[in-house]
Amino acid sequence: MGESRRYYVTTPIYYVNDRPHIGHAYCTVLADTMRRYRRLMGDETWFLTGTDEHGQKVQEAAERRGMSPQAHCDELHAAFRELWPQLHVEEDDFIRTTEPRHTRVVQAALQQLWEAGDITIQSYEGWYSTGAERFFTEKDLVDGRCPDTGQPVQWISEKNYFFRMSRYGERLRAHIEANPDFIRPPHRANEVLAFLDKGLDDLCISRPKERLAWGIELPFDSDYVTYVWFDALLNYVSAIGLFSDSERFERWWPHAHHLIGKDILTTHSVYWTTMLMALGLPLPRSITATGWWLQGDTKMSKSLGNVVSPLGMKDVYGADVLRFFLMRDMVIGLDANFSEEALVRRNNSDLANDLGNLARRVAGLCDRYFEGKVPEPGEPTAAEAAVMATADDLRAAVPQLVDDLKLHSAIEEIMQFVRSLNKYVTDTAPFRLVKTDAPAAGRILYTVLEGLRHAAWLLWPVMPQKMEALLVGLGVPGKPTTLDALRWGELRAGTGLGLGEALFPRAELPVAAPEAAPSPEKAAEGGSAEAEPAQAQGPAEIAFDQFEQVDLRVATVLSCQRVEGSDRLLDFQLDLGTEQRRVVSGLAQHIAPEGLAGTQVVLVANLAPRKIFKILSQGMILSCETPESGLTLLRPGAAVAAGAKVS
RNA sequence: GGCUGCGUAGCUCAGUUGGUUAGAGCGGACGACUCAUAAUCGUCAGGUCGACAGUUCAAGUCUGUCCGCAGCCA
Repeated sequence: MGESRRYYVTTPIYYVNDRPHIGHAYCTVLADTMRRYRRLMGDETWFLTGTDEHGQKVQEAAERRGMSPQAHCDELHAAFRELWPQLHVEEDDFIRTTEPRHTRVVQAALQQLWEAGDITIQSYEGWYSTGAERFFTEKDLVDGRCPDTGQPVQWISEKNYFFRMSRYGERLRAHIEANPDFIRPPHRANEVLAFLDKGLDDLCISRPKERLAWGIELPFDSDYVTYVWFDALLNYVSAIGLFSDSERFERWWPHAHHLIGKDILTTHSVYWTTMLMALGLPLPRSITATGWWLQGDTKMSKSLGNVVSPLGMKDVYGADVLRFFLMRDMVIGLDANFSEEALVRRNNSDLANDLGNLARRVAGLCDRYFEGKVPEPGEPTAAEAAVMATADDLRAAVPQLVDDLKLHSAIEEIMQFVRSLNKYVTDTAPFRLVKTDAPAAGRILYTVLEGLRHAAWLLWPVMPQKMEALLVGLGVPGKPTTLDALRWGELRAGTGLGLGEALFPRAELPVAAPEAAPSPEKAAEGGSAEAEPAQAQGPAEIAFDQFEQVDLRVATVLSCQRVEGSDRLLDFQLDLGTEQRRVVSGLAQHIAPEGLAGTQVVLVANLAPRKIFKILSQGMILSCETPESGLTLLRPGAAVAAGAKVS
């Protein structure tokens, strides 16, 4: 594994009809991070992602919008393409399955298989569900309807083209058994083997145009288009020049690594691999199935309505912080829990306290005692030698952990090193030593600065922008190159430092609003339930000047409507006298939007704005709990001027 | 229903081929320091290693049964 000098990494191509979510973002960030680590390890790398644009759902969605499928795709695929730069992802190529460079390859591949006898015609009949886009047998049906969608089904008898996948089952089994690293993690390989145990069927790879027109036409039968999966999987080879640029293809294909979600394991490890066998192409080096980000009980403010989507965290805490969290808190292959709380904790402990603060710590000393410049390294003592040895070990350990897909461990090792630097500063106390032995203090500060430079290189794949900023602060701007080029002692004495600003500010969780109205059952048992002491005591006492910091205003509702896609949120347009505000509030389950226009509410006017369902909410509307009807809005007793201060 | 995997400190997890007092990070408590982003450094967690029954001189670590969870398949 480690010897490979090239690394071609792919994400799945994402279905244009989907909205980008944290799962897409995770896989793509993972690919970006892996390729950056490979680059550091000296490999030549290529990174492909893209969008999957054919199929029934796209066709239907386009019809609903009264657009051509192509125009629909042109518009929607941008949601993905434009997201990646925001996450500091730098793909080398972005392929769309509607591009000619792809459709040509699909047709050529089909033609080749057709001529080789790997595609046959079979007639097929069964109950077809348009919604589920597939056939069912009689016993699958529930009350004569589609078991997936509940919609009516039709009996269809049709001729279709089938890929003779069954021919390749045993070869695939042999390959998986001979290459334990092929499908990862290992238990996924076992699942595929279990799938193969049942014997492979042939795979239907066509759809009659009368049923589905939006696809790639079969080269040998213009009445049919290609089944989307067969089409989509070929993106991995069409994008690197199969049938058109053999040099480029040969350059990358033998080094291919697919990253996928566990939900599409079979498609990749069975359909795709047997397709490749039939085409006479080598199999990819590895297929890695990642887990899912689970969203458990979000403890977010109920009055805000569980709002910020995981992906939205990039806007609140920054893309690199989100990347760090995603890479550090998920073990590749396992599921993980996503919570804003965990992200903030990770940011504060690892990034702000340990890493960011360390930079600030030494920068302050350098500013004060060494004119803001890198001090002289001096002659290392045993303490410095120990730090250097740790750095050496780390430089060796990280590539191994990356090779084993243990990114979370690699990151943890680097953080251990950062913590050891903090300990080194505490133990050697340069801030005290400087008064009696300035050169010794300089030696210590130099060592920490070098340590920070090493950490910046090693964490760069995870947080490219932040680590480049750290390098700028250390006076050595530029992107890290390879670990071979990372040598202790390259920081030159006298170089000006620029570590003035906090690299990773501490973050605070948004303050949770008071519990929403208790549910009827809860209210009923309220008498017998034991009150928790903390709740009984209520929030801590605050001073008058703290209260004065809250800017409460009366606002007149100009309009109010439900937020599309949310059952909790209302979207208010408010008049504050001097300005208008848009505020999103989680009241929809208690208060109807109709009839609110013209009434007055009380607004926390200086609450930090926050994006909720992509809407920038500028403030919070006050409401109070009532046992009988849930939440009710807080209003002035009589009409007052919009914008009136509440005190 | 069948197969597979998992169930270890409040949380997230490590725990090699069974072997002395079961570990780490975070959170929490206490102490130290004062250069720093109320940060850092040190000490502290007495957890029936899901339950029960076995194998063994010795079991989170092997076997069986059961409970719970997840995944794959039907």
